Amino acid sequence: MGREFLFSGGRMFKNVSPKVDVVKMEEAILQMWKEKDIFHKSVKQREGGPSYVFFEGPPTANGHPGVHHVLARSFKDMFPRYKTMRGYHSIRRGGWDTHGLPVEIEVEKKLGFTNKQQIEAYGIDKFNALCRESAFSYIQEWEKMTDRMGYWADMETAYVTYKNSYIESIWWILKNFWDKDLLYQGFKVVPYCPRCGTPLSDHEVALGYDDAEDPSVFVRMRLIDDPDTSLLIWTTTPWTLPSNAAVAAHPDVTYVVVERSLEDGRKEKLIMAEALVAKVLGDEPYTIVKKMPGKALEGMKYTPLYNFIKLDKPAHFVALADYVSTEDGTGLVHTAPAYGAEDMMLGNAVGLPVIQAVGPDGKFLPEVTPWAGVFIKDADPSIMDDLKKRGLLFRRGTIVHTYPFCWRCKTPLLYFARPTWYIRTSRLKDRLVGLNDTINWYPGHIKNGRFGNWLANNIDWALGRERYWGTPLPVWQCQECGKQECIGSVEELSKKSGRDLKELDLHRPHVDNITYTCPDCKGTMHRVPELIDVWFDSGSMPYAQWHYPFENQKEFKEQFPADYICEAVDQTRGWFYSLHAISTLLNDSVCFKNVICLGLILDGEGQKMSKSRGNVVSPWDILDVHGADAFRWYLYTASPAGQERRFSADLVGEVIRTFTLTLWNTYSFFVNYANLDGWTPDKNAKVEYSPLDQWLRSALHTLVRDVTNAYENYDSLAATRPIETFVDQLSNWYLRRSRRRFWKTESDADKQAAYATLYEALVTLSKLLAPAMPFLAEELYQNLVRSFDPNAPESVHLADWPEVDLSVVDEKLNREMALVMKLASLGHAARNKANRKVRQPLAECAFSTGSAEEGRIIKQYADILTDELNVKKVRALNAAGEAVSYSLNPLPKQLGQKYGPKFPAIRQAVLALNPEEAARLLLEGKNVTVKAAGESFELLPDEVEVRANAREGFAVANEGASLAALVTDLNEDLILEGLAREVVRRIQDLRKTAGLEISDRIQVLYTATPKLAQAVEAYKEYITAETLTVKIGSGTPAQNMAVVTDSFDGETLTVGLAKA
RNA sequence: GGGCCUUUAGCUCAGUUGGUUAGAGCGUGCCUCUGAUAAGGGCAAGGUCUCAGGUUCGAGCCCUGAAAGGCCCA
Repeated sequence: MGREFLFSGGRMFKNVSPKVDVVKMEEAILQMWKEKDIFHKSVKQREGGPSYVFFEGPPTANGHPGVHHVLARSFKDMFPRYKTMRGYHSIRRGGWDTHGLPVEIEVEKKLGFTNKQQIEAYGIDKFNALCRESAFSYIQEWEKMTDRMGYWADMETAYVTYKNSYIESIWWILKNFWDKDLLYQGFKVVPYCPRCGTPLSDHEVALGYDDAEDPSVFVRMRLIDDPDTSLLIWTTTPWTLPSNAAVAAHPDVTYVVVERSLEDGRKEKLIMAEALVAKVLGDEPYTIVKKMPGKALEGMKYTPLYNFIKLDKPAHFVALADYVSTEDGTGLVHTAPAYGAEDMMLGNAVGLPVIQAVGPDGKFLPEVTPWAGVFIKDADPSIMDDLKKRGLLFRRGTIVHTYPFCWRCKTPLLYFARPTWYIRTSRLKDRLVGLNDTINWYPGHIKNGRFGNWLANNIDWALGRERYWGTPLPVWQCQECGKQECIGSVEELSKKSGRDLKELDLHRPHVDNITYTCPDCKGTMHRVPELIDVWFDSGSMPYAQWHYPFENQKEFKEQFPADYICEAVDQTRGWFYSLHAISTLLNDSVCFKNVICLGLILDGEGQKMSKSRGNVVSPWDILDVHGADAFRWYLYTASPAGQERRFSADLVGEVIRTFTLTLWNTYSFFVNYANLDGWTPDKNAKVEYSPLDQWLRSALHTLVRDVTNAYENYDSLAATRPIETFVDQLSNWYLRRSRRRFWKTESDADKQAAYATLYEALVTLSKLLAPAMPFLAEELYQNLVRSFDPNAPESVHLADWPEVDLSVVDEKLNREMALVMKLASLGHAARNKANRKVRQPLAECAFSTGSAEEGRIIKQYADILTDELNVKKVRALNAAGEAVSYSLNPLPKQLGQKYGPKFPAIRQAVLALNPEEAARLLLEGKNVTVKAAGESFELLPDEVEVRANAREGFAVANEGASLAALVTDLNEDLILEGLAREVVRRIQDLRKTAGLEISDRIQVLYTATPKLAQAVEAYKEYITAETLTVKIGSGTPAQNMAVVTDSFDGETLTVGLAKA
């Protein structure tokens, strides 16, 4: 062997070190993309192609980006990149969410404000100016992260929700709803944050549930007609008791009057649900004096606990309600219509007064003299004390339950009756559900599960927000007659007001200053005070990002609806809903056709990562160490997209070790040898592929087929994991088995085929990897393709997706090679058991595979197996043989499906056969017949597996039906050859440690024990060829030589070498 | 309280239309290969597939119920 290195005078690949600094490599690629403007080229190049529409769910840049943002952006990125390579035109406009309470809160914090009055005193104008700045306070970090991770979105044209054009489009949408009577003002009990001074939307409330310890009090409501008898009610909000208007009972529940003793010995009677008596009274003695259905309680009057507020309607009696439960409490429910949604419903039904004892600031009104100005929660103990003093408190305690808190400021929410604005989504509930049926959800269960259920139970969208920094609700109302008008454009407002408002900032307080004369009564029209829910902002982006319909009508039509959107599952009721609701109400259309709903990233403890918990991992901890590709790859391959995942930085590092480096080293190997050989890609070369090449190409095109299908199905796992498997096989089987083909001297057809095959695999891989690992893909492509073909697209991201060549996909070949790999693995296992290192040649290895085909396969792949296992010969285990006995394994899959309940009997019958005889028939491809349960069954060879068991004298390893049996006897020749290989190994090692180039020629001097010397002599040609030795001699190594002494197999070798 | 999801080795996760001996990677211990490799190969230890019923010739997988965890909604 040995080789001549041919150096072509022509072009070469850039040499590649087997070591790679991925971070440095990625940064160089980023630079290249920027210089050549590759992203924009990739979009522009596909103009005229079918469009692939992606919508960006806008983040707010007023906080640091976290790993969960990298997760979302990784998945947002991969499909548009793929589609672009498939020829689609995919502009991806970025976007920024800029309005809303989170921004206001940050500014308030900065200013040290704690309530709305301070903001108004400071000036809404100045406050909003600070909000505008704050919304982008981390914009640079966001842009840096976006850029660094390789998320391609058009940030220069990114939409910004605070721009006038954006707001005007929202106004137009709202006017459209207004005209359809879908926008209305109503009164409703809403979750309300007394600190922020605003109602919260349902999705906001959802963000703030937490365990809370609250009072748990049982209170007596004395009956007017019988003061010794009390209705016993239960509440966790004593502060609502001054607003009590009624007690609710379930009409069909059985109630009882219970007599019990008081501490002072007097008796009292309490009314409560029968089912709860034991729970409430526990062990204490009591007598049930009367039973009645809830209906019988209706209208009973009781003495109000408090009389602070004047009543405009009759109150303080028992009313009937179906929602009353006997789960907890007493079965009699304290009802305060102002502070509970159900209470309000009941109040409307039976005409109760809405008793408001508390102001919007969460403090008691002046009328409530004992607690005037006290925050409600702070008043709880004092209220309980007061009730106790008056003998009305039956029991007090505490309860831990989940209660909603303001998601930003952690203040406990009140349920509070307030006027507010709604979108009448419930009217189109059926359309919301129907259109959702046509959306592809990934994972699928969201569609009819979380999202579908939410739509099916749709309630009107509470739109109004009594805040400052947001899109103003464009409704003007006459101060005199109450007439309301909705304004749908700046032009319309200009006309009404008689002023040119083109330059008007559409935020508060400026829009608030625009008034005009009421068309009906000549009073003055003022804008109502509310802003709108920020979710409406982001849900309007399909229209507002284009300033539709005022501009860009064509662009809008081309870019609606989206083919693809992606956010985490917490957006189900957020952005996913707001997009869907708006487009349903506005256009009767879906807004997105495919949606990936990502699982949340959890921390190591399985807790959600959130800023408030302080367990957010900074993306820079990963990006700076392992780079973007590994980060992305980990996110794609770790678990299905929709599944929540525990995040660990270590696992990202593993990607580098097991995937990136494996591929990189294969690439580096290829480049270095191709350069030494002067091999260059030649599309027109006729290639004679070896069976190993054919297998690799079959596996490669199988991979192209599968990965393509996966991308078409939005299956990120299936688009990436098979690439890992392929790269592993490429490196650890194809390349390992082909090394000699690259190393050998002759530049024959076989070597050409090896280069062509490996080259095809690497180039194809670079394209398959491009959407997922955009940097590494680019690096490979630039060197492998661009170095030689100046006409090729200048980036892999401008290239076309690889076309699968089904003609080279050979499933049979794939299966056969899988078997060969398994046999090789078993051969290694057998060697291991026999303690025969691979360097020691052995005479023979025999295999059994349990099928009739085995002989052919072993023969066909004999060269691979002999070489891999370092044996002189391989063969199939002989059925008649000295070496084996057989057992039979009736295959349940085949036989069970075919014979159903008869299978156990057949199985028994097969096991009762003479195994040697049956095995012989089956291995010859013949049927065997068994009798079971009085019937005769003809069993086919592939219905019964034949398992070989080796007898004495072999080193054996087996798995399932496959078996490798190794002849371990050594003769003198084998021993000498083994020793020679040890010598080669020592010299190669020494070459490496001495820092020689692969192609350097050397001279060698050695001393060895006699047997070793004999081996060196016998295998001199082999040794010198392997090690590129031009001169070898026996003797003590010279001064200038690198030297090593080593002992093995009872022999000792000292060898020295120097460059020849 | 309701909805959705999850539960498989110490950790992170696979597990095809149900098929009888449940896998991978990481980690641990031992052995081994190598002029591409930060790697590779082999062996070993490590499992009541959360639990209880049911359907079936056969259940990690299907059905019912329960438990724990997560998310969403009340």
